[in-house]
Amino acid sequence: MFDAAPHAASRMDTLLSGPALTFSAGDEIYAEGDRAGTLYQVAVGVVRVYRLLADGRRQICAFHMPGEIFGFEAGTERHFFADAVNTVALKLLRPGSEAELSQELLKLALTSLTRAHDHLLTVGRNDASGRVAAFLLEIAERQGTRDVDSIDLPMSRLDIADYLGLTIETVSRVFTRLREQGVIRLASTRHVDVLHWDQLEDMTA
Amino acid sequence: MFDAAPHAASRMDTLLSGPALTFSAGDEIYAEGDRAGTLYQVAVGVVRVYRLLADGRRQICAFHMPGEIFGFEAGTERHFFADAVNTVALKLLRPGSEAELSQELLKLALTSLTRAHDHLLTVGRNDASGRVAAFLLEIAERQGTRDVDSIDLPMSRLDIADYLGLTIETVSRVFTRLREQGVIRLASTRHVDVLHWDQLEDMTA
DNA sequence: CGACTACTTGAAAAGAGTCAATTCACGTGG
DNA sequence: CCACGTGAATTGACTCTTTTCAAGTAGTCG
Repeated sequence: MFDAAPHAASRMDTLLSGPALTFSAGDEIYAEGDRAGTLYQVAVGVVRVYRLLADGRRQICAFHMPGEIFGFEAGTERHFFADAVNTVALKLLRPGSEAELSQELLKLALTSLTRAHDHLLTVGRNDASGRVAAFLLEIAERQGTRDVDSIDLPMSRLDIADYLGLTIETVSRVFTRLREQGVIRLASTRHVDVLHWDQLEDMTA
Repeated sequence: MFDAAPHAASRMDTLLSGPALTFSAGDEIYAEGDRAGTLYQVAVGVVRVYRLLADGRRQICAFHMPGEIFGFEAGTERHFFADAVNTVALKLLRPGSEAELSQELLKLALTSLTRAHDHLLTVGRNDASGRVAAFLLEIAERQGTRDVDSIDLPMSRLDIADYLGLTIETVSRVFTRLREQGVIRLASTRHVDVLHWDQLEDMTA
């Protein structure tokens, strides 16, 4: 159950794992300004990490799925908000002796860095269709359900929009268009069947 | 000369610094697929790190200025290209004993991660004007020239466009508009005088 | 069944991209 | 020192995409 998805974070066997915490959908895990330091590993559910802008807009930096570790900060203070997309269980990871673990942590931080760069590419060099396509491929890969051709989306259209730098309406329209083109089927709003993976790939940068 | 800009990377006094390498504008520093592992510190000039897409488009992930360290990779292989924007001198940093340094490296990696997230915010939640404004503020801050009100841009309009996820024409038009609005003055194409920092800030997310 | 929220759809407006034509800046050679 | 050529940058006209604003529909939970 804890096994990481294909390119998810490594296992962190050297970290002492603390107690498990549970959250309901929408619960705050941490907020901007909080004292940083703690790392979390997702046991169940999905976490979103985001920034809030003065005018209320939101940029979701990452979704974290089971097995993945999040909570890195450059300084002593949080610069992001994190909350539960759905019902979430987390394991607390508290670094024991700094030195011996930093090597493990470095690997994890670099994984996060790679993700961030991939995300930047998605947002910077794709039109709306390309971004949604990239998003579906990313989620599918991380759910390890590429073989099953069915993806479930734990997050709302608004979450997807805020992740991709689009509006909710545009995301909705792209889903509709993909359905009309026969690329996907929408079993329900939160459940996508992919009929043509290759066409999704062709849409991404 | 080596002193880092305000929020630039830390000094890395514990890393062994190797010989200095020099590059002319446009020279490749490393390419996608190269063996990773080496880190570099910029002594002179500016480096761009980017990805190339199948159709030839380019997403610049970062510009690195004097004092900054770059070259982190999650795996053993490079996923990016790096080349010299102008005349560049680099110091090679070769980690000696893995364990004792990873703590230093972790800090640097987290700095890169923060930068990547800032960049994502810029690209994901700003219109063209906002992106260019954010870009100018970022460069000014990293050049430490905020007090002088003058910025020089070592990179071309195309570089800026590829960094911000825009076209060269749009970048050019934004510069023109900022000039017409009296926010900046263009001493030359590569030299910007900022007349109203506050107005630049108001344009960013 | 009703109320609330999430999602979808439509029409109009704004923004950015594309294509094409100048203009500008700079280095080279006459 | 000037003329020319080259690549970079700007500008213009037009198209296409996305956003915005406004309804409308579908689910869901009481």
